[in-house]
Amino acid sequence: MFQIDAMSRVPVYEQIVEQTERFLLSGVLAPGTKMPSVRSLSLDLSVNPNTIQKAYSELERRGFVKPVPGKGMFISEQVGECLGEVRKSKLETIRAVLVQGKQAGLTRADVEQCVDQVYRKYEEKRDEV
Amino acid sequence: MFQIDAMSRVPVYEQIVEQTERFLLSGVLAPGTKMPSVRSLSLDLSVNPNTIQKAYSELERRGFVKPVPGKGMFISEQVGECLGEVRKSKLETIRAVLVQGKQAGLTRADVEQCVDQVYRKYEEKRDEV
Amino acid sequence: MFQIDAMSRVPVYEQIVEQTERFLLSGVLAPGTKMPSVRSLSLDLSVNPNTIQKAYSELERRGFVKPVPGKGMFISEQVGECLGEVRKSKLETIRAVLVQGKQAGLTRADVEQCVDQVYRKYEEKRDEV
Amino acid sequence: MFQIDAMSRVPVYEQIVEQTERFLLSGVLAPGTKMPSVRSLSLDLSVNPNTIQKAYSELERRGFVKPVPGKGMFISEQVGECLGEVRKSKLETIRAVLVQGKQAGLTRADVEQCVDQVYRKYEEKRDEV
DNA sequence: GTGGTCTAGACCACG
DNA sequence: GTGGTCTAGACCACT
Repeated sequence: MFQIDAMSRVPVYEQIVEQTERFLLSGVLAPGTKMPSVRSLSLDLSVNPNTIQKAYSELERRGFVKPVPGKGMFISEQVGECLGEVRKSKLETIRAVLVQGKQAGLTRADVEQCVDQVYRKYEEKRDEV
Repeated sequence: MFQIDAMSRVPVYEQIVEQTERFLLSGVLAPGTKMPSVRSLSLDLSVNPNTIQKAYSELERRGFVKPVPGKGMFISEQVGECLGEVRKSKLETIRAVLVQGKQAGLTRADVEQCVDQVYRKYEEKRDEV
Repeated sequence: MFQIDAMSRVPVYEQIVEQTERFLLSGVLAPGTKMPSVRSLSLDLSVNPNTIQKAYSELERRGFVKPVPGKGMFISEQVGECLGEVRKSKLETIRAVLVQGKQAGLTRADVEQCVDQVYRKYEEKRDEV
Repeated sequence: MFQIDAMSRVPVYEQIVEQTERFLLSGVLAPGTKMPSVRSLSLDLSVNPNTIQKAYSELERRGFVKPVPGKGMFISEQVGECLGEVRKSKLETIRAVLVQGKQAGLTRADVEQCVDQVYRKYEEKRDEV
């Protein structure tokens, strides 16, 4: 389920958080779903249990998952409310990067072309994701 | 000239590199200009000389500045050639965050509106800067 | 493993970089191999950790090694691609010193004899190494 | 007469020494010739007098020039003896670089080809120098 | 004065 | 344990 790139500079725990977030946004993980236990995921990914624990703590902090004592971690029922926040922050990131690009001398046309490339027709889009 | 945010998670030396890059892109720093000496900038920013040195080394590595023995650091005459690369990488960054945003469920309209905000008419832009 | 000459004019960190490069070229260090940790090498060579760090940063910049967060420095899997470049630059260096030698009045015979000495038969070569 | 590259990493005083050496080797500067005074050369090259002085001291140390009190610096009459040494050291440098190249995996053929390029026919050689 | 290298020792995030 | 960043202060070569 998760794909860890040990050579990447982004921390392993953050890779797990990001991928979980992506699964939530795309609906692959629905509220109420049980997350794998720390131990099992640790074995699956060949990653230190501490690292998994850290990822789960971060997910809990963001309101994505809720621990059920004695049962495990579950996708929070209120996860939908958080996803709006996530999208808003993504938009903020985009805005920041655009401002940087503009300061670097990128024209509106450059950016529009880039947007075009990303939001192209559905048929071509499907295999990209 | 430089603005250092000591609380930021991005390293001080990288902040200096980025800001220098921005000055170059906006034309504030022209080829042949002398950079502040390691020691003087160190005092100005209340930052250790080693940290400044690291920033300058990175700038030299990227081809933005050249040391003149016993004289100081100077903006490279060939800096123009590097800036194209910088712009290209900025565009790549934009593309990457756009893809992320799209995966997060942002619509093309959302993004277009964001682009509009950044590249809006001059009259409205003025008070932003 | 490494031999540092503290009296040499070539910086310690550069000696480490060069020797590592030599180990890579000769196949002593294969992709995936773990480099000694900054601290341990620092103790081994009686050199400040910062100096080792600088050497490792340079090696990373050249694409020879990759840091794995929390694990250590590892020889890059793509190191083979870089070695071709290294050989090319070595050849350039040779060309440069040959030109200098020629300008200094060295004859082709002088140089050929020198090449002979370096690339002599295996039996004679053995005791040189 | 001298060509100084301020942007070069090799020290200015060393550039002067090297070029003088080259002039001696090629016979442009003959024994007994008077070198320009420190002051005049300093003005000519827009270089600090201390730097010229350092170059001259180095040239004197190597036995290339002799100061004549009240007259100036003159190319030493015994310069011929030194030039043999210079050629010998050049050959040593070549040998060292060849060894490095061999360790880097360069074949004899690679090197021979390089030698060929440098020592090609006279007609083609002329415009290279 | 300049940049470049180095030591000594600290703190941080990551696993 | 790992690498990465930073401070404090030193020495060097070059101009």
